[in-house]
Amino acid sequence: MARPLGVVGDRWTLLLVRDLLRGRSHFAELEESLEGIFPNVLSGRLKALEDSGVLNRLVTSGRPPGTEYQRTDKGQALAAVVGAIFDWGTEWEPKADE
Amino acid sequence: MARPLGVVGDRWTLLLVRDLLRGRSHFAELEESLEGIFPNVLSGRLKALEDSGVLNRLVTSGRPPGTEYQRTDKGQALAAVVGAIFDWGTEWEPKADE
DNA sequence: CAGTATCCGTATCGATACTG
DNA sequence: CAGTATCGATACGGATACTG
Repeated sequence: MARPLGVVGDRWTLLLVRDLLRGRSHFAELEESLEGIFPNVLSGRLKALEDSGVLNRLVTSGRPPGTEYQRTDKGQALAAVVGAIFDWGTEWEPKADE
Repeated sequence: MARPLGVVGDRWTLLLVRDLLRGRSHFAELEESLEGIFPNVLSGRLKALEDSGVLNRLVTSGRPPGTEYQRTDKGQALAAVVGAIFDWGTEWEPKADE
């Protein structure tokens, strides 16, 4: 309770948004990109972001078939903020870059 | 482990930095401002922020005596980022404003 | 490929009491 | 006023197994 910013602040979420920004759109891509995340956790994060309107999940029936996650306008705005956070991190937190 | 951005992301921390930004500098002020936080938790957050160089703690021997927390340059930079987060929140998260 | 189900361990928070 | 000490509760993440 009293979670200041809803979904933002959960572990992995910021990294996730940032990876989405970088063009990763498939479950497996994200899973690989976020080293150490487990599928159940990733699934939960994606769902939470979807529920809060940050991204859309769309199932493609193309070739190859699959699932894609794409940012909404809200997600786009968030990505900008996330960028600022990471910039701060890399500038001021020598160790905790990535 | 693998906590993306160190101290940023812990509960209360963002609100705390923002309140510091707004001029709150005393323990009791912050405790009152962050409704629902408990002194032990606040103490821990302040210590973590101090350790990571976001703020300085200085004990004043003036009249009245007391303790003050003031942001460092790093904290100043963080405050700007935090501002962006909250702006995003108020713009895109109707419910979860403050 | 893209997830869901389940269980467990612990980090973190909440709450109260107490102190220099 | 500005904290520290302590302890219990639980939410969350980690890990593994399994499925449409």
